[in-house]
Amino acid sequence: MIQSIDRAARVLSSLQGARHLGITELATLLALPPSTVHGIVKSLQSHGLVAKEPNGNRYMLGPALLKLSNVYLDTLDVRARAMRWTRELSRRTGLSTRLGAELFDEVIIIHHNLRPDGSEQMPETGLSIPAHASAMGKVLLTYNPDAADDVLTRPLRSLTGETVTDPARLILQFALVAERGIATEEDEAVLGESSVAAPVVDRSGSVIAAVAVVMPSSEWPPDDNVLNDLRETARNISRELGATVWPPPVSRRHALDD
Amino acid sequence: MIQSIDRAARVLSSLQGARHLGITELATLLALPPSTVHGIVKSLQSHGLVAKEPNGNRYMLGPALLKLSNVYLDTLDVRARAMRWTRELSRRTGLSTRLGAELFDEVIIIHHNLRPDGSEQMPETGLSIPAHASAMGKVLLTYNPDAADDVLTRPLRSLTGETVTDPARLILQFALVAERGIATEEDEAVLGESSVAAPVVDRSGSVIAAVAVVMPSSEWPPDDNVLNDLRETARNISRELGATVWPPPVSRRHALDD
DNA sequence: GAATTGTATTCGACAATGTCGAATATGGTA
DNA sequence: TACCATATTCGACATTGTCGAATACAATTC
Repeated sequence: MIQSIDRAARVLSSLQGARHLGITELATLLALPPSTVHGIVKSLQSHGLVAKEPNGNRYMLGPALLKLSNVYLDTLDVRARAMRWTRELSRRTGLSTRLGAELFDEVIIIHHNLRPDGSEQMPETGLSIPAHASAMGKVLLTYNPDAADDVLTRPLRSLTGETVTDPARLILQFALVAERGIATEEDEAVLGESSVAAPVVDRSGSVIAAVAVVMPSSEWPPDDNVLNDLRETARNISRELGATVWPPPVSRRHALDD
Repeated sequence: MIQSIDRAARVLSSLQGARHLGITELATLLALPPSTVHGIVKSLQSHGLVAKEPNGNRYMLGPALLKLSNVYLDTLDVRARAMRWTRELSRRTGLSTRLGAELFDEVIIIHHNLRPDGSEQMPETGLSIPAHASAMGKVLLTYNPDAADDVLTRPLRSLTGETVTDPARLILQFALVAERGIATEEDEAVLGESSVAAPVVDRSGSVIAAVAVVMPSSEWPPDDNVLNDLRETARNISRELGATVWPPPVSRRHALDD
């Protein structure tokens, strides 16, 4: 791990708060001398990864990130393949759908289809949700025991009263997911919102993403048509990626076995 | 400039091509030894800024970029303020509108309103366009002579037969922009698409963004209502940001004066 | 299935490079 | 105007990143 790159990445992370930060603030946050931070920030700035506030001397994330992120999305194979299927899924179920990928202990939404009823809705692409509080996250963790270990060793943050924060309970849920190929979440990330998710598998048989259907908790539980449509969608995307089996087998040992 | 951070940023840039790259390819591209590149890439990977292809050993941009970029957009003051005005501008003119910021020799679209006619359109947020081929770019360069110098010293790439690639002609256009507070572009970036742009000014009087109206070239030139609506929009956003004068005066000397 | 090639990856010595503290500049506030 | 807080510059030092060689790995060919 290269020290200065690691520090640079930490600077970017620190800049994710709503508030913009000055050199001194960053320095105390990272426990580094201001001159060191200054050098890092200027290097990032010269590539547009960080920008100085128009007036004032605070720093914020830079526009180059938007460009890179756009390329990221455009060249993501899963996403390109999944889009037409999730659109169809949204249409059939009348619900909003998401495609998500793992980002450490979170799931990041890499594609979002609005509910087709034309109501006012926020685009959710780019949002990230703690893995343990999301149906997609539960899917991804179930099929990636390494990631699961990582998440379960740290304390689990509660987002709503319903968030499952007990590792043991989560592990039980993983077992269910492995069995049914489907994960659920009821009000665990956002009150009034629940979701069901299924794994997306690639040629090599690894789970590389998850598809989800999101519904108002008032309509919970989803009826069997929705579950079947979701399953079909996940299977279709996976097939298009070259997967041969669906749902996939769970790779091996789980956190409990240690 | 910190060497390793500079190199890391270059790695990210190189990964912007549609094709994913292996360590060796990156190494030859950057003229560095493979082991060096490997260290950099692994450091970036450990922060999710770069990701290994699911199977295979090529690298691509990572999901952390999407998260950072999302924060970038959400915390951009201009964007938040401009959105409601550009939506209104789209509605009044029946055209698609853009908000753009400078990114070195390009303009990056930080907000996009679709044409309200409900036709099939691509969201453009995140796209970047060479500054010299875009109306927004001409606005930004006109009011940032430093950036203009930078762009004009390098050869200008032609995107369509109509792209202005002669620095002298561009400088003439900048003078016109400075006079009228409005820049135009006819088929210069995309054939069949033309646009008009105006500057967005902040409290300190600097031009920090540009608003544009995009129309099919068949409807060119825009009538006076469109121009007035655009000007009003730019003025309103600027006012909301604390600007006192609009259009702003051009700061000082221009490339020609050297 | 064995061999070969083109990869990625690990390792350790060297010195180039980033780091840090002190000195200086800047800008805002009393 | 003087003061304070913050950003920024500078240079000596030793930590740290760099590089080439050695190794491991994987795919492809015969």
